Amino acid sequence: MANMIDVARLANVSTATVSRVIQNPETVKEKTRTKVLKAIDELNYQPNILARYFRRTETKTILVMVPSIANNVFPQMIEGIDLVANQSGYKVLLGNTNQEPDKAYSYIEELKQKQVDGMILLTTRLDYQIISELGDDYPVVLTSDYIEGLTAPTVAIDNISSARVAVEHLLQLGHQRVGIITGPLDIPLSRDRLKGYRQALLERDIGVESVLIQEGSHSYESGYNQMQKFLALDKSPTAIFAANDTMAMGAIKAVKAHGLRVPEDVAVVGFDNIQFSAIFEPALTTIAQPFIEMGKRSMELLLKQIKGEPLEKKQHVLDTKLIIRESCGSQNQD
Amino acid sequence: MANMIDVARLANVSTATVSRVIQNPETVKEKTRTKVLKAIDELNYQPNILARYFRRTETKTILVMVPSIANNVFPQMIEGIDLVANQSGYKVLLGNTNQEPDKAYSYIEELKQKQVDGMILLTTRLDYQIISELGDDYPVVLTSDYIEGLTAPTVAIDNISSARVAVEHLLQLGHQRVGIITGPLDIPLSRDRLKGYRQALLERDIGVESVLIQEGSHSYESGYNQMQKFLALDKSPTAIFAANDTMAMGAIKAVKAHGLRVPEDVAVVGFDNIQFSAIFEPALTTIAQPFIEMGKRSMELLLKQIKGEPLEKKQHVLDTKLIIRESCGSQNQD
DNA sequence: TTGTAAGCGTTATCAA
DNA sequence: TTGATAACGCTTACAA
Repeated sequence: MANMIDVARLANVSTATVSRVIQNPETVKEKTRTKVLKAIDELNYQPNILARYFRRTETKTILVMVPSIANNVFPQMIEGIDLVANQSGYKVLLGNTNQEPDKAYSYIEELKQKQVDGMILLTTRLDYQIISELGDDYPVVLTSDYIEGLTAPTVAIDNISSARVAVEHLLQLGHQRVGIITGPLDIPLSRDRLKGYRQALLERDIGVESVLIQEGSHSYESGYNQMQKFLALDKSPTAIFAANDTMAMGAIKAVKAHGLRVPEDVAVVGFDNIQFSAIFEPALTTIAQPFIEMGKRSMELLLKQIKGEPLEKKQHVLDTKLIIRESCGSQNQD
Repeated sequence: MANMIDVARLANVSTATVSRVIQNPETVKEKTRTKVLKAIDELNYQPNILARYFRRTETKTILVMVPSIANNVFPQMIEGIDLVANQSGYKVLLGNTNQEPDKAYSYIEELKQKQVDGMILLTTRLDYQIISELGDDYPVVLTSDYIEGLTAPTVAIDNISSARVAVEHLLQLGHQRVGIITGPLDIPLSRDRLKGYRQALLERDIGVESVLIQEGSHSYESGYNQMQKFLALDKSPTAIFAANDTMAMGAIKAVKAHGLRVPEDVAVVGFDNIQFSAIFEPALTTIAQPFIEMGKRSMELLLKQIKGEPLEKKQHVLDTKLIIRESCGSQNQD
């Protein structure tokens, strides 16, 4: 494989000029430029990217840290990230943690060692202190968790108000006894959705009963199991807010298994609007997250950091939308 | 950041020795080794990976080319790939093509320029000639498409016999009029599944009627639409083989929309066993693909190529399994 | 067992 | 506008 020296020799110029033709063609005289380009063409020369990366200490690569790739929501965000990354000449490295903190730390090392130019964290159980410090020294964006007081840039939805909207929808339909199946309460996102639930009830002077709050794990099975607990209650809830669609589906299955109907006997509202929620029967009424947009925005923010541009805004909150389908019934809301 | 020279100076050795301590600790005397390690520790030294990659012309990175990341099956394969890659110290770069051939070619360039050590193609519409030639010069694995006569290593399932098993299942249940909704027929995988369908019918001396063959696009909507065509037939089929689960769900939806029941009026068997197929109602009877295993095997094959080890076998065919659930009814098969 | 020193191919500074 | 040349930090013959 020909290198820059070969090209320089053939074109009768210095390597500096060849380099210029490649990087800043406008800084070299037309005549020499064509001469060099001809030599490049003739030798079928391609710059050694590894040498360039080494010399420039940049890799044009960013890392996306994700708890699990085989999950409905992350691939969509990654799609958005990938879109913007590609447009800007960046490559996307996959950082699957499988929930193992050690893995997360090893990816952080890659960032510190400049193996990647920046990092996007799609949700995390890392210590916020660590993320904040990391964000002080390196380009980092935290997506999907909004964390009070975090100095690193974040892209998220307003989980509290989105959850409130979901529960208000149930209340508006006349439900008085509304249960919630939360996500794992050690992540802030789950606590926020629970907060929104509380707010919606309190706004209507409905007491919050602890028997109506069950913690799930975001899995289908946990939705099923927690719903069974609700159904075993003397006064079981007539409506359920499940903190994600997968649990909502599990809950609905449990309702059906109990010989009841959704939405007639129990209304269920979900969260996420995963692709399957429209196919499921009854089609899920749910809160739609703009996954692709979140991915795009995150990458845009990261790029600004990499380029050293100032961020006018650090915390980005994107809009969610209540999608009314079948699982809560309806009364022609607009 | 301290570099190797700093360490060498502090430990009073040459950089060569420092390098040895890092690469082949056993080749340096215990006493010097500890001396060097102490200096490394003291300076908090970390090797410059970029310099190493450049020097060694390897990146410890492989690229996974995928038509779309936001799809049910690819993330699972990627998970398998990632698993093995990580164990071996390799990183996984995402190569989303979005079906654009130009993108595919740009990823191929990355491979040729040694920006990655190898590449796994998860399905492809590239010319087989190109893949074969690529495979001659670089570490490449083609996953999920089995292509007759291809010289590059492949990991796939036997689409023909798997499809045959699916259709045989329907025939065994007594169906005589079986329709198929195929995938896009410009990809070999779809043609193979159609072949399997044909074989199953012919084996039982059932004629293949062209009205019973409809081409879908692997999407839910196409499943729905093609099923509607079947239902409009004078003699509509009593059983359907859908070439993937998503289309099977669309088909079932169409059957229901037509006022008929699944499996009582129309039986439907799918293909893939995506996560959602167990949740869907009726739960899908389908052919399970070992996605994670395919990913793992692909990465193992790629690693062998990268290390220059000979491949005892080039074409790997993994087992599929008929999963009997509800969408075809059943009679207690074992 | 360790040291010397020559690369690897590019970029960037400085001078012409 | 171009050229000479010194880095960048590591690996690896080869020599000692």
